[in-house]
Amino acid sequence: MDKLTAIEAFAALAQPTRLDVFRLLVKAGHEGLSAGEIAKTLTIRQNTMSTNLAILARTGLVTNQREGRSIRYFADYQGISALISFLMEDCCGGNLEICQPIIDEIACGR
Amino acid sequence: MDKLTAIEAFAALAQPTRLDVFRLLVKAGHEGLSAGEIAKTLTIRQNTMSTNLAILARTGLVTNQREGRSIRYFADYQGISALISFLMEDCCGGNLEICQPIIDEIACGR
DNA sequence: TCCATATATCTAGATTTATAGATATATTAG
DNA sequence: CTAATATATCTATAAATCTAGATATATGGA
Repeated sequence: MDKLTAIEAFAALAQPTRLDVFRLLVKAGHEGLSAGEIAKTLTIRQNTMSTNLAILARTGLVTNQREGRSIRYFADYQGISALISFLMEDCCGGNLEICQPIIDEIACGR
Repeated sequence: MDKLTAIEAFAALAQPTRLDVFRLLVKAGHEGLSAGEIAKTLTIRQNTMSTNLAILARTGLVTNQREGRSIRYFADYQGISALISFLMEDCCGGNLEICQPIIDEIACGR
């Protein structure tokens, strides 16, 4: 991951609607949600949502796939993984105990 | 973590200087770095860096501590952990295999 | 082909953010 | 107290971003 990509991804997440969308898609998992379902769920106008979905997709945080008239969106787990990995690069450097709490946090309580 | 805090944290990271600072502090670990050392390392003017450090501190991504005339800054591992945790909330929900790759990524190759 | 549905793009005004010059505050030394 | 060092705050201009109205494109059905 390069720095510019990371900045665009963080900027994408730094906006209420897009943050909601991403978290919604994380919860939706492999099923994903159509653009229309997302807009309806979050009560955002169609064109505004479309713009925001495009921004998320451009950064690699979500993917999409056409299904007939609809377009289904999915959280891109690989994308978010690469972003977090970039951010925390060399966190451990011999000190695993520093980032262990972070790992635990993400490990869904397990 | 509430949504507004998360948005401010992502916005803080969505800027070249601040992203550099945070990654630098992650690498610096518990030793941290003084504001001056950070500005010098990244070749950013003093007042601009001060503004950006304040933004990072306000969001809970970094902490600081005065040491004589200097102020030493540290990455706040608990803060970033809470942010990532908020972002990935309910990712697992019965499907650990979805977020396992993310956990692995952050686990510093171990 | 014609229409309805689903999503995307173009556009402009309003708001937010970034940078750096000037200056202020805090700490230490003499 | 005065000077030097380290960092923070105030400020204004420039640049980027957000939203939503209008409109365009894509797909499926009759």
